[in-house]
Amino acid sequence: MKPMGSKSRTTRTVASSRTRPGKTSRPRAASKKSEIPDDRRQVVINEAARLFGTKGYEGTSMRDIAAAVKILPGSLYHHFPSKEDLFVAVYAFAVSQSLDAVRAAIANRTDPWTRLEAACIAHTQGLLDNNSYAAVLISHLSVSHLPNQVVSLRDSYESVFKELIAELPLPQGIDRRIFRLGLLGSMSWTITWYRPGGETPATIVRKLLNIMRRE
Amino acid sequence: MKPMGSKSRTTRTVASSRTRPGKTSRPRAASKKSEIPDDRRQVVINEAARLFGTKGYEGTSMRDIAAAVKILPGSLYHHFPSKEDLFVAVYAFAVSQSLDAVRAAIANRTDPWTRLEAACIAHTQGLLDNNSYAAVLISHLSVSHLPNQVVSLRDSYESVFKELIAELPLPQGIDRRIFRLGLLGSMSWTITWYRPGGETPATIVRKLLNIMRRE
DNA sequence: TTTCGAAACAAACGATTGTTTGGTATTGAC
DNA sequence: GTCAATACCAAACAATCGTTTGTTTCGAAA
Repeated sequence: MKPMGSKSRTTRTVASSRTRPGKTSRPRAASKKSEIPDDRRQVVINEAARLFGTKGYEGTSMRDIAAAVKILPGSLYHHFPSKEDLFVAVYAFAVSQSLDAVRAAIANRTDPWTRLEAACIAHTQGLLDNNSYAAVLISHLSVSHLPNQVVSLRDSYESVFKELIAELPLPQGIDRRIFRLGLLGSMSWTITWYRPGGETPATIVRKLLNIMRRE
Repeated sequence: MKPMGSKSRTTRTVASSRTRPGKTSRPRAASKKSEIPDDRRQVVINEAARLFGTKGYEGTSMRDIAAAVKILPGSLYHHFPSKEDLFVAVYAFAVSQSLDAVRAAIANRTDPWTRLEAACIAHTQGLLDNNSYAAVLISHLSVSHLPNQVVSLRDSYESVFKELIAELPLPQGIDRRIFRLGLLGSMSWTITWYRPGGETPATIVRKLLNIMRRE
């Protein structure tokens, strides 16, 4: 119903923990794995990312998220002033994580096609990995009702691919913008047909790039 | 919330106008344009298609659809037993319309690449045309919670592209399945970045195919 | 030991969701 | 003129939505 792009911004009552001074208050030992799911706020973002990515924004209720974090629905508003703000936080986190993964993948590589392939594999693996943050990056099909904040975050992420494609030795007559958008679309769309048993994300990406590659 | 794939199917009370004997009852002159928006049921499908395609399934309420058709919400249940059934009807209509458009586009053409280009242009024009049925075809990103009926409809539509791509003289080492899925993904994704002022759908598709074309 | 603030619970708010029920015009067929 | 069917209105249903309010818990700083 509510398109989320609406510039509502009513008083925003409690404002909540917008200032994060460092590591004060309840330290919360890192849970099971090696990573740092410190901080309850980050736990909320992780679970919300999984749910938004799986069921979409409208299809995910605040109660779903609260249940996943094992707190009551109202308690979410201690961390985020609204569902839309929570989504923006989730999206920003997903962008930063994906950026890190892509940048790590292309480091130490020099060949333009190799760099692009590494970046695409990292990108697609993030998209197709379940319990991953990255699926929210493509959870909205219609940009029109998206917060501006999210649109610029997406643009900053895609600019990495813009640079990688600019380095490619492509023949004349190839539109690099369409090349980028087509490639990103192909990868995003894998989420609709990918099945864990079959081809790996890396194999899929290599075959896709093999189709678009020119020498 | 409700993933729509749930096999609920409770008694389905009134069953409603499932039998359509032909053209009995209230003839309803074709409204303004030349086409045939005869039949109130079809008007509901048209408006629902536009709304589902624009705001998604979860983002569109039965009240939205009813308001667009200018009837009360409850009256929709005279035509369709549930929101999900309405969506299936909309999807089926979109598939049949798109199939017609694509088949008409490739008729009279023999060159494999020309046939594929014509089909892709027709497909993408349907997707990007506002007030069009076709956007619902890609309104769901997660196949997992989709009615089986819809999945098989989609498969039947995509099989046309399967045949067109099978005719292409592609070099060895090109995976035709990935070729198809990548191409369809590129085209579907245009809906996220297409802007009416810029390049036409036909231009976009030609540039896309120029990238993937081999001789 | 007291104080304080972050984090949560408990319970509800009004609005909106898909849907149901029962009544009412209008129509073409008999 | 009667009849049945179609298409709709009017009004409500329980469930769920995002959100608010007031209170409680509890660790850390003072």
